[in-house]
Amino acid sequence: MRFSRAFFPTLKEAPSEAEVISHNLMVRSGMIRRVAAGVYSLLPLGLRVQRKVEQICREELARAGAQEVFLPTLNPAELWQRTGRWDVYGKELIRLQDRHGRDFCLGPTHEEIVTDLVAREVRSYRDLPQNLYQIQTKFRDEIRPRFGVMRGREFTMKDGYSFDRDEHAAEESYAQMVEAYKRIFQRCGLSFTVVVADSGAIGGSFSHEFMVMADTGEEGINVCESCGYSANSEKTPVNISLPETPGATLEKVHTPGVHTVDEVYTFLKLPAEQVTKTLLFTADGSPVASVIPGHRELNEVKLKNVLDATELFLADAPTVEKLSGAAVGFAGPIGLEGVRIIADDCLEGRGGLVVGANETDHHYTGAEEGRDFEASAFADLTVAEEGDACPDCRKPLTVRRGIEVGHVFKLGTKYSETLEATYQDEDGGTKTIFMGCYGIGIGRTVAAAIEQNHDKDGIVWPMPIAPFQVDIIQANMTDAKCREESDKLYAALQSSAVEVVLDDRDERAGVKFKDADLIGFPYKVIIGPKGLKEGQLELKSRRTGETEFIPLENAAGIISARITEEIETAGSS
RNA sequence: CGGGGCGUGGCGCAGUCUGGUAGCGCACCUGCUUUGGGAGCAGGAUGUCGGAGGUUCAAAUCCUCUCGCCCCGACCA
Repeated sequence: MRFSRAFFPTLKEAPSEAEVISHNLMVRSGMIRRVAAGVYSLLPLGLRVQRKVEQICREELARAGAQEVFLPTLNPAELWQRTGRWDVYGKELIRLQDRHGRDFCLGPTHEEIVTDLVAREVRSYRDLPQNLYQIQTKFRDEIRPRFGVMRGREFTMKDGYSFDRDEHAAEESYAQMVEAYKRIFQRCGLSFTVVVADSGAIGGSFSHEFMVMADTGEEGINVCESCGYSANSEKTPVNISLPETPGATLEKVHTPGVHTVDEVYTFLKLPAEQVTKTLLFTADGSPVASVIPGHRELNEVKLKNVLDATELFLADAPTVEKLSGAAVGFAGPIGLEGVRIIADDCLEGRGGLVVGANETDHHYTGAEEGRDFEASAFADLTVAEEGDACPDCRKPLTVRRGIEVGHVFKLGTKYSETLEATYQDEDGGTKTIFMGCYGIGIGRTVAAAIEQNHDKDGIVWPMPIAPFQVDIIQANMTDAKCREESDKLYAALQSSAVEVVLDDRDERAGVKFKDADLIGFPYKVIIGPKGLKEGQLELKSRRTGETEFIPLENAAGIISARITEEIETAGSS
């Protein structure tokens, strides 16, 4: 590509929309442009990088035996109604109607479509296993799109699905996909961690997330430095040990205008651990109260799992007032009628607690579980925090931030049952197919790669996903020899299949250097009068900043050998 | 959906409070000079001031409505 003819609209100034570095650099380097909130156009440079990530996925998935398909974006409502997700998915699902008024949605994921497809075609155990994937545009009407392509409403995803005879075989497929994913992210030049995750709305019995460590990540990860345990903070089991409190008597105290836990313990001059908070929810239509220690955060995912609820909403103010008979801020478990109470494990039989009194401006002190109120169930309900004990080795956990770039789920028979994906086994009996599903956010992987590979001047692409491998900089546009040698090298590199840009713009060298660094070409070749006098050109590495002088003869051979070697190293390390 | 903020040339912004000639930097075009880390000089082009309605002799500026975008939150009782 000749830079003078290329559509590489770089920007000197940071666009006001960009909040995180990857977003900023993707816009500045001319990879993307915003069309609407969470909706982006990919420009040539952005598309080239995305295609490389896609290609790496294709190669590794092929190696793992998966086959590529292409499923429709436009999904009929009927399939989604059969699995119940037409209702469960909520506002995130973009719905529309055709001219006849039939309901459709734009696929946010494709379990329904692919399971239905397999259900129709697979008859016998001889047809299994199957592993199908696609790379396709997904639509999720995110509550708050942000950070450029990191959380968009329309985005490219690699989603794959495995179909096996039984649980054991499904676990083998799962393990194979985990290995494929590791290779994919490694080849993309990412430093990542695999963590235990919650399976969320997609459902299933267990799952792992592939997290790229970055401070701008939206996910909290618990890591144990000593035994290597790592999990999404939503998933990490927590065992809170509360200090012993001697038996106290129940006493109602006047706490005017004291709503929050912080206000309560400050007002009462008691340790935060003694204060509890009671949060009221609506779970699948019935009221539920969760009671946890005040200094902790409720983990809504855990609560939802304990309740086995499909829909869990925090009660709004009018509901809280109706249930507790008090203003918001004074709900408590004592005398709460008609509400299921779920308390954190650590509160079982515990005394000396401060709880809301279900009366505006009042709390109880000295409350005791089992004596003054009774929880209908106990569970681990809180979010793991820095310093909590590792569930495996009991050493303190560290909290880190990560970007979720991949997620694998063991689905079991959740979709195959409702969509009747069955097969006839050797013994002649009808059995349900065991499924797994596997996703990679392609655009998010690109953004994550930038988060991990940049400096003050711009992007520093890992060789395997760089949009181009080499940028030839003609350092002096008036020098005929310089132009001639640049053209020669450009042609030579092209015939060696090197992805090369020739910066032949009528600009000063400084402008070309700045753009090259911003876009992040792994190598710059500088051809100027200085080196040419010696019969040399300069090869400068973006990553190390080191410059080598190489002879003009066979420069293309040297450069292309270098690039090949770097790509192979990334694939095998 | 709640709170906050912003919509002015391609990009980044000033001007709005206190109504009266639309302005700056970068980018862009022309010419000359310059040519190894975002050049200099000279000249030039580019605006329905997000949209609609209203107030006024007069609206980017005041009022009403509306659309879009960004940030925080959307659970911490």
